[in-house]
Amino acid sequence: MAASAQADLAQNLEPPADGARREILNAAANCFMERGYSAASIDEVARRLGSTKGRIYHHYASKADLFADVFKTGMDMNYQTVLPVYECQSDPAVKLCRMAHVHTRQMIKTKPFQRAVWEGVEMHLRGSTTPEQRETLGELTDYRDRYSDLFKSMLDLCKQDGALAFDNLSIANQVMFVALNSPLFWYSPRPGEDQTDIDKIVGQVVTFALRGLGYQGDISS
Amino acid sequence: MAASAQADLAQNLEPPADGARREILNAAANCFMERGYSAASIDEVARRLGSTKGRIYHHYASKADLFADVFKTGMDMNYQTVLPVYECQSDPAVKLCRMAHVHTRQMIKTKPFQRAVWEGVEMHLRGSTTPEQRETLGELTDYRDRYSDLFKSMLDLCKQDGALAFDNLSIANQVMFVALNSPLFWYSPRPGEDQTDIDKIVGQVVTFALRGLGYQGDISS
DNA sequence: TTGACAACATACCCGGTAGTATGTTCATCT
DNA sequence: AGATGAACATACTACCGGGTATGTTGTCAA
Repeated sequence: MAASAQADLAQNLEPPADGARREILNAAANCFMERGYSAASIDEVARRLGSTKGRIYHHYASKADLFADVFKTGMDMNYQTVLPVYECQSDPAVKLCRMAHVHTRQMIKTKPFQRAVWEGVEMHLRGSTTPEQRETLGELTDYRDRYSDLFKSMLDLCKQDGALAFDNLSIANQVMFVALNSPLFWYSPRPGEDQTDIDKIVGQVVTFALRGLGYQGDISS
Repeated sequence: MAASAQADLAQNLEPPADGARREILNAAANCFMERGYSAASIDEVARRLGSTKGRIYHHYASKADLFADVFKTGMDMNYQTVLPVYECQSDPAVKLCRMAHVHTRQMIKTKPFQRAVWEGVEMHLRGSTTPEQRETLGELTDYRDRYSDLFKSMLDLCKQDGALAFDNLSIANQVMFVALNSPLFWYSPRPGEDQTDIDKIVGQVVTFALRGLGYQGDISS
């Protein structure tokens, strides 16, 4: 039920990005990743598309709106990947393990969007925006906080049944997320890299995170 | 010897910040933390000091130079804290544990400067600056990379004697650092907080990181 | 055929910010 | 006392980038 509520919020804004917007979104996500929100310019996004500002401002009211759509798109992809795992019933530790795997793989595969999510959360924490943008960012960070709660609730369950051992739940969740998200900061695709290589990286990251939480069992996909 | 080489590089630029610069540095570090490099303005730093641009541009040639000094100051503080632990001879695992503790505590205590270090590394990775700034940033990231190597070499030793268990050394080091640095992103000082509270947080973070690396022993200060 | 509208491109405005050029004050040295 | 320069403040310029106003082109419905 928590899950369906989140799924609702995921859809109740603009229509899902059609073909035209999707192309803009990709370009914007890459620009935001490469320069950061404030350093990235709309003209640069346009150049990447081989077009001009006009195209972007025809679809988005402002730079902040464009960024918000990148953010939301990134989170939508996360929910779509993790929710199925979250909803299937099995041992909490196994579920957490799988969630961590698909989440981390998602960080690598959709890195530009996830970087925007990261920066968006930071922007909201700093709180340096106009009131209206602040509200939009607030909704989006709520959206991301509830995503985080999916993991947090699993951590709690696992701690209760003794599969995990940590002190403070919130801190554990925070540190775990930073660890799982860490490829955002040091991973960049190698030339001849295939799915197997990525899965090995994901495996190491997830192993680190789950061990960090006090997990003793073995860590499979 | 690696250590002394690093200490050298730490001193061979401008004279260490005197009183006047130190005040500017603190203000700048806080501004960069709250807004990020490109969104922070020199005028804002000046307002925080209760003065004007003139003061800042009298001591620094450019915004990039000011940022570089914040970066370097942050790293200097790190070396000063961690090097003594690194140089004392004791069991690698114990040494790593202590290094992790003092490092993480440093992240919390000098957060504004460490955020600048973090953003500086990211700016260098993105590579979006002028050639000369790029060189300056390059030296600084080298400085920070050698700091990272202090830990990396310890990880390697610990793995050899079986105290730690992980697959890829570089990845392990990266994920460990992100975990240890994670307070930069979720910690903010509580009103009535004292040293003991901070140490508890540090303890949890370090425990997570060392367990993540496969450490089985107990983790003391 | 034509009117209307979507999907852009072009040209422009304007606020903010990095950087500069020029005062002004005060201390120190001779 | 007068000169000199450090340590700022003030006033200004130049430019970049977000946003807008207006043109242009193709498509589709009536």
